[in-house]
Amino acid sequence: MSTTGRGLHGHVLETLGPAITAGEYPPGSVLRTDELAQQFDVSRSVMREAVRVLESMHLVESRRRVGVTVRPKSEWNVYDPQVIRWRLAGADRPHQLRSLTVLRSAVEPVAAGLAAKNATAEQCAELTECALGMVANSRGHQLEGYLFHDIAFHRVILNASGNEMFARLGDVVAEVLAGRTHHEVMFEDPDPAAVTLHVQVAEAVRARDAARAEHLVREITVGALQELDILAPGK
Amino acid sequence: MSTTGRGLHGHVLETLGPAITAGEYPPGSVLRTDELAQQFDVSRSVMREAVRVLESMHLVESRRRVGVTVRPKSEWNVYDPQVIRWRLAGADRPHQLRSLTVLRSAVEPVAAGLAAKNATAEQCAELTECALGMVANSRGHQLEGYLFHDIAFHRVILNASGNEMFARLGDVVAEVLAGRTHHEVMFEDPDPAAVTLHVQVAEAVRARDAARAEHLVREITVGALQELDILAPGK
DNA sequence: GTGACAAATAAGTCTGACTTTTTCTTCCCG
DNA sequence: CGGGAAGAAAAAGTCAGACTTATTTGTCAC
Repeated sequence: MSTTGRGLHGHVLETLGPAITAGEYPPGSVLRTDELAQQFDVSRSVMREAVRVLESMHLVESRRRVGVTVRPKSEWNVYDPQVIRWRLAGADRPHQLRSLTVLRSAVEPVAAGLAAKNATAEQCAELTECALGMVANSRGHQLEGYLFHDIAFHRVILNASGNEMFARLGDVVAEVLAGRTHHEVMFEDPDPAAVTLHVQVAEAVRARDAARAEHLVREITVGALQELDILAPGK
Repeated sequence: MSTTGRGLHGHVLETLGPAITAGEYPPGSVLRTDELAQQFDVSRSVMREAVRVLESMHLVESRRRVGVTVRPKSEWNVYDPQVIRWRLAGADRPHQLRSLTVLRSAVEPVAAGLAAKNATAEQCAELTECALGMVANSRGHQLEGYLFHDIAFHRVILNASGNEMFARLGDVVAEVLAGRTHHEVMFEDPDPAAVTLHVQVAEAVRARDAARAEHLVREITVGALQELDILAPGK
């Protein structure tokens, strides 16, 4: 699942990244490369590479005679999959989950509309297959099977949209859906209405009915947003 | 405007990044660190740092005994502002511009709806100010003045949405809008209908009318999409 | 107080030697 | 003739140390 772990510099990132995104170093904090290198027991070259990566994510800024200063959250590259993973793994998880769900609610309906126009026959078939898989696993606490097909379904929609930016959100959506099943409370079987909606989306895409596909997915994402409000009301 | 240029490794990135995103090295191409270091006349340490950054953008993958292999476009971190800049600066510009405009058409309406709910009094004022600035610069070929207020307007909307992911798209939107004025053909004064829409959006947000704000911005983005189809018709 | 000059500091750079992993080659045995 | 194991080769990965350079801070004279 994790992509970085390779190499010493990857190990450093796997520790420093989460620490920074978790807010352990408040914005403006100053770190020194040599000091960090000692703490992590690696050479300065390795630490420098790690710092360069953090810098490319806009998590920190390296300036001469000053050191490595932590940037405010508002400047982070919050679309970097690595940053998203780190934040989802830390204390910021609920907030990040909400942000991503809102993003989903904006992107997925439009993606579905485009998918209805651009999906290949093969993608239509995959979509139907996923929807059927969801139906088959929708009762009797087969949450894992349901999740698997749910993720695949949304991935196909995003890919079929034909927009590369949408397609790259597949992992994000997967993370959000998986989080809902694994971390959040999920005793019950999935909402039957949601299952029906997915089946109807597959139909709409197959029928090239863009407006209907968009509307249906909008209903799905509205449901996801409401779910969040139930779990963590307020604001 | 450019963020990277600092340091030797930044200079290398400024050359290698655009080259890769422009497709000069086809996916699967193998580069060797030492060779690159020689070509750019920098030490291996510097080149390694550059490669690490490219790796964190998923543009390349570094493997032992193999070298630095270029990854397929489908794996790039296409939301990385740096990658976006590089692609906008290269041959991929039209395609990238289209992707981003589609993304805008998904995100901005939803952001406007949220802004109507969450905008502070100050943000409402800024919004009105921007809209007025657009009106004032909408006639007589004052394209730069118009662009300035247009960018500010959309930035305020995205920030006022209260969603960090939306807020971080401010630079992207700015880039798209600026591109339309500077690179694409733009002899005429801006479409009066678009100007009116912006004013109405400011009103809707001030009136806390989320549905109306969302609808109005959707009209704006639809206009932007149509503009693209006029300039580069087909698919 | 202001401006210039000097010192301190931490990042930036380079080099060369060494290690480790992975792949290719070769060669022997079945 | 095929397959697998041992060895060689190649390139990234790691480390240590010396040196450079930009930036800040502090001081002193005016």
